[in-house]
Amino acid sequence: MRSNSCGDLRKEHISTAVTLCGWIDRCRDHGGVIFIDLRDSSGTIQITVDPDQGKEMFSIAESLRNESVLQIKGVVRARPLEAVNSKLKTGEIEVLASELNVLNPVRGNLPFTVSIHDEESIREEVRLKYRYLDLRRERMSKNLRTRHKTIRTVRNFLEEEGFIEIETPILTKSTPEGARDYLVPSRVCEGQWFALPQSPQIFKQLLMVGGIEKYYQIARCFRDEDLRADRQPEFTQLDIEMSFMNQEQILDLNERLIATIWKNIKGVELPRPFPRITWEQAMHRFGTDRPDTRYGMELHDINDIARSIKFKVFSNAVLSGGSVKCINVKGGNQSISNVRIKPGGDIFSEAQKVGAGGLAFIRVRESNEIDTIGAIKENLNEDQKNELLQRTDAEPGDLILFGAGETSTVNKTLDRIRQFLAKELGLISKENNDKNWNFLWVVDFPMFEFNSDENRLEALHHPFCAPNEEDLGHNPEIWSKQLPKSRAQAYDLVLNGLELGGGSLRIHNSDLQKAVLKTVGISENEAIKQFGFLIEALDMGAPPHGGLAFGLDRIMMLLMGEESIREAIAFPKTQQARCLMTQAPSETSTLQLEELSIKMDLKTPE
RNA sequence: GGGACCGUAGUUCAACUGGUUAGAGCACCGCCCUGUCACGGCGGAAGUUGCGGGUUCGAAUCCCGUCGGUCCCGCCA
Repeated sequence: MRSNSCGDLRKEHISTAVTLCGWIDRCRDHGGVIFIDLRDSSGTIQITVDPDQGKEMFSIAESLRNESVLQIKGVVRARPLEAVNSKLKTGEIEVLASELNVLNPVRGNLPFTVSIHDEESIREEVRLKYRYLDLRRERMSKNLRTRHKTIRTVRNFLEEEGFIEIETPILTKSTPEGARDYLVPSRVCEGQWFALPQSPQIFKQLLMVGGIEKYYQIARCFRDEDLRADRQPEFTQLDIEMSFMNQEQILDLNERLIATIWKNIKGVELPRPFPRITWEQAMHRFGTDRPDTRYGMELHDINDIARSIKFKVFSNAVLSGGSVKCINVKGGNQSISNVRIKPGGDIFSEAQKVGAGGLAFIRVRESNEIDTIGAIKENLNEDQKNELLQRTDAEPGDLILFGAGETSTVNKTLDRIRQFLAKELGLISKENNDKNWNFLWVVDFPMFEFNSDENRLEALHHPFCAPNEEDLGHNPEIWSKQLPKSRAQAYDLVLNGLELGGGSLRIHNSDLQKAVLKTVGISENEAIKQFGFLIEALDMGAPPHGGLAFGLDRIMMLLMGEESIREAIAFPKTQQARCLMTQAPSETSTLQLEELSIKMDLKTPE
């Protein structure tokens, strides 16, 4: 059908006869001569149609429309010197057409133009409905190619390291804890349901028991939770698991993998080893377990000062078991007005979104005079003031913002304000260099966190993470006592404040596994019922093992410089988990439901 | 479940404080044009202002509901 690809033609092809196929990117009809920009996946080339080469062909050319599919035969020739287009890779040449074949004409209106020159931002709703057209645009086509190249890099790297790729079931069993499952009814086993995997966690552990030693998978995962710009109901994990390796070795391997990806895709040499921070330090210094360490503005705990201060918002926060923390916005006196911090202001609104009642502030003036509301100024003695300024490293011109209240709210608030202001004040450089790709391992997560709604402990990662051996001790008798305050051998990889992935060493001792499940409220009976198969497997020679899973779509989004995960996925879903192209999900026939023994009981609107 | 923003021609936008026949670019159709490359020129067609209701002499504009999209909170080990 074709002899060459459009974008591959160069000067050395001059005088060769070629047959090309592609889409019409644009036409320029000059009456006596017509130029067609023909585009295929390799690029674009100019086709020149001259009436001297055939009247019939010329009249076809006169009726062409953008995006029609065209086959052309012709000869490559040099463009006249003055007509060379340096913007095109093929700009020194053109193809003089001798035959045009419309393989498929466009009929009706196109919802939007594909040509890269139309940089208009089309409404995403329209892009998603006609995704196949959107994919023809340079941006998406480039993104999909980047994705492919990244995955190929991953496969090559892991292949070299001796890993093998294994698929695990999509129709599987619901896992405990975690997100809401997508369910699939079984026709054969009436009344029973499969769950789509939230991750291949248990299967990959069983592969280790199966003696695979080094496994990976580009695995589709499903979670029926509400969506965000970086969250889709089905998403892809790069899932890795290995046996007989300690945490140090696992982190090293993954660092090399990430460094290889960034080298291949972004051409950046990442400095290794990646810095590490403990979970405790991350929470203390940044108020989050995924800190963005590209800029300062770290959190300072001032509970000791706040406790004795006569400003009730502060002292009450401490006395009721909460915290008072602050960040120092360098030069904030000038860049941030009071209006923005007070109700109605943008900074206030940011704080409000995560539950803060407001933000107290102190402006540091000349000779360390402070400018703030009376309630603080009058109740802060000289020593307290000096201690505060010293601790926050404050100088004249700085603005100190405070959060007071429940510790988790304070942390969330200041973390969010910190990120918001960093963006606002231009503290983040977008340049593609090793300093701006700020990787960070967060290690030593706690095993559990308390869920106050359900009044019980929950696994912070998942209930298969191995506890820190020192914290646990070697006496199984006291495991259940030690576990709640143990750290886990778990780690997250964070990039610029986004969690890219995480993992852990796993439990390979069945007693310990049962003890951990019991800690999160799953009795031994229940444990046997739900994962007897795993617990049994642990007693049949399960090797020490561990691994990690990366959110591949999120990594892609960052590599592509996109703001939404949807740009990294060929056919993404909307925030209501709907596919605008296929109109899924949709109603089904009663026959299908009958076969599945399902009756619907729809909530009627009140 | 909650908060915020958005929906006008195929598409991107405009239409003042509620006031004549809802305008413009691109795309589309017709005519002209032999070196353009986001070609150019002249003309034309194109609208249930997402949908339903209300207020009003009068609604794209104000109010209520609803559908859809985006961002966020909750949620997402």
